[in-house]
Amino acid sequence: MGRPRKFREQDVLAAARRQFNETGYHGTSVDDLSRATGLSKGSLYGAFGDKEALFQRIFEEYCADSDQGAAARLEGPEDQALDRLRQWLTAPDDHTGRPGCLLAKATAELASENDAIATRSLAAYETLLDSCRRLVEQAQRAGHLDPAADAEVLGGLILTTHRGLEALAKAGVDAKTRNRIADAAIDSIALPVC
Amino acid sequence: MGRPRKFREQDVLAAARRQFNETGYHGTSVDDLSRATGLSKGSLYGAFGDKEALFQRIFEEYCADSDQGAAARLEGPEDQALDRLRQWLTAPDDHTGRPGCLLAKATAELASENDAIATRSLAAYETLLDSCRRLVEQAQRAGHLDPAADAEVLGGLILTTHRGLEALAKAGVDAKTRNRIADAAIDSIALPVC
DNA sequence: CGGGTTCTGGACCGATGGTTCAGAACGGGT
DNA sequence: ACCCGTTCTGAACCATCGGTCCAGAACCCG
Repeated sequence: MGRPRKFREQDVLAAARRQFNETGYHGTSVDDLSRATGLSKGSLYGAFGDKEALFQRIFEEYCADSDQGAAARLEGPEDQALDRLRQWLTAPDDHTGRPGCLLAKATAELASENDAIATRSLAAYETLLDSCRRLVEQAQRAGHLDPAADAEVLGGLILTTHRGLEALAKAGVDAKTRNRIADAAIDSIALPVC
Repeated sequence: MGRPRKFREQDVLAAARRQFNETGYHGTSVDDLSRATGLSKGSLYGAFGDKEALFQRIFEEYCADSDQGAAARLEGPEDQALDRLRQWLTAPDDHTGRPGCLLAKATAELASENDAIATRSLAAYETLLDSCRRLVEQAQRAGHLDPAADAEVLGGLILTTHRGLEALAKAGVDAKTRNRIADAAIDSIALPVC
């Protein structure tokens, strides 16, 4: 009954996510979203509510992807744990759930004015940090890490390194340089220097 | 001759910098700036041109502060080089030239839409990275660092750690936790584990 | 084929954005 | 004392913002 939708919600959300990720929340007008998604403003409002609700939904899915992505890396052979994490953190940015882009951007831009975003963002980071910590523990058990090292701190290092790389990417630093930094940084954790 | 200014340019720039740093570029209206600086909108335009010109000027000074701040840490006893860097990177945020806040924020928010900002931001990061590298070299000479370590990568680690901490601060992570992470991260660089 | 439902795109609204400008305020020079 | 140049101020301006609404086309089901 009734006229069926001409668009897939998933596609629209993906397009809107891309737009938000590129131009930020304040930098993206509803007209931009309309252009990016191919939907008229009326349809957007009918399907998702207002701009903030749309962003909240996208952000929530983004965080969920981050949570799940980190958890997924915990499964599998323990001695390859850090390799999996490394691959995830340095993968090309295809906007399919890798943490850092929208998460970092939204946090910086909106945390001071939107409590819901700030809370969710902090939770996502804690989950990510926790996964990093457990991955490092796995690596320790597999003998790939100095047992004396503080796992949480190392997890934080991976996380913050990744976030810095994200920012460097935005600043125009080329992928080769970023990968070299990432490789060396993570290797220095997985394989103690001395 | 002519009516004298009722404000000091320096004070206005500092207030505007604080405002931009807090609410971002798009998130800050000219009314906000007027309120924060105490100047009427007309005076702001008369003194600094439009909003973008004002931001560009503030950003340029911010980057210059960053450049100079990093360079300043290169002077002094070599065996305290990393201590000086650490103190600078972890100092409380008083908006007096410490890099990371406006630099990171502006890069994330504007790099994709403003070439001038992107270019200047990248240059500031390169300078900062270079200073970090030279600081690490100093520490190496003073015997405080594993000679086999890659200086640039370690500098990048410090930088990216700092930027991550900045983001964590915005996300609401308390200062004690951040300092603990920073201390351990930088100690792990300055003092090889084994 | 017709009735009920949903989608669609454009018109519309009040609010707010950045920007401009005419005139008042003021100090120094003559 | 008077003018001149500069600065300050606040109102006015117009484009655009986010948000709402509606008339009609599109579609499914009976």
